Amino acid sequence: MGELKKNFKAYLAAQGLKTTQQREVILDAFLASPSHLSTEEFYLKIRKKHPSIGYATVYRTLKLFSESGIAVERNFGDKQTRYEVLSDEEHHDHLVCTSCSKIIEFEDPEIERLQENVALRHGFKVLNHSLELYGLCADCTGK
Amino acid sequence: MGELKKNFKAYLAAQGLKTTQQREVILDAFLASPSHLSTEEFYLKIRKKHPSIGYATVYRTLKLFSESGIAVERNFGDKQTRYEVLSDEEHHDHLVCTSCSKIIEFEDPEIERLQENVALRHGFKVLNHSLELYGLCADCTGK
DNA sequence: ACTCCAATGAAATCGAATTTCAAAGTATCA
DNA sequence: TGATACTTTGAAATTCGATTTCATTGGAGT
Repeated sequence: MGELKKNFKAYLAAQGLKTTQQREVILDAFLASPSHLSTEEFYLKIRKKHPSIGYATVYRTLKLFSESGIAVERNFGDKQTRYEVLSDEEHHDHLVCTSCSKIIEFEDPEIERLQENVALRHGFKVLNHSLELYGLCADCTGK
Repeated sequence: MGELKKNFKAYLAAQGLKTTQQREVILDAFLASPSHLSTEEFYLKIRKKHPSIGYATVYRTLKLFSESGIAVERNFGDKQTRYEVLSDEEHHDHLVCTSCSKIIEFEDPEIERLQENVALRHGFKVLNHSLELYGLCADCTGK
């Protein structure tokens, strides 16, 4: 079983919560899905194979993923909350195309380091961060 | 008249829109207000001196500011949209305290430069960006 | 199997964002 | 300056995603 699945189950156990069929299904689907789906999009996807699972359950389960630390909530320009799998220790940021909505992930340790510096200068303890560059992707630049 | 006011009026003219008393009042109040007020907060503030101005007008005018380029919409953890004056060429990012909601602005040209590099590597043309560090401010670290 | 809670699904509710619509205001032009 | 043509405004209605409620169902330990 993958690390993330283990972590999530451990979280459930630790909180006195239960492993249910729905949570199993949703977790598997989540790990197999592209990142950054909105709750709605993700729900529609799940519904195809599991029509009996309700929106509320998907919604609550995604929240649980976030609370357990195996996922994070993200917010790009639109108002929908999107979820992203969070592998251990790996941070990444995003390039968001304002024309076609494509999302590209990138990592830059140097930027991370500078961020820490900034925080230090302000006596700030960073728990999380979010960096998005909005603009036109290579495909859309010409249009 | 300040640069921003000029820019906004020029924008109105260019779009065939009108300068109204409400827009004048709201613009002045906006330029004189602390950054990052939410629409609601800003509306309440304006209402004190101008009880006849409606929420919808404030809402629409803030949108106009954003469209005209003299302000930008921001979204920190909560769901409220916040507006920030955008002086020419000056970018800044944010430290957001998750405990007391304090917002500290900072600038870091080096981070900006690295962001441009990342974009270049991906053939991306950056139009805007958003960088927030969430965590505990100096005051809240001890609590 | 029994019991205690947690979990689920459908529907209701919430809150901010956004739109509608009739009335009023602004700018242009004769 | 007065008429004309739109744009703007305020209040209320609507939209839309997020979140909660509640009656019912389902895990898990005993």
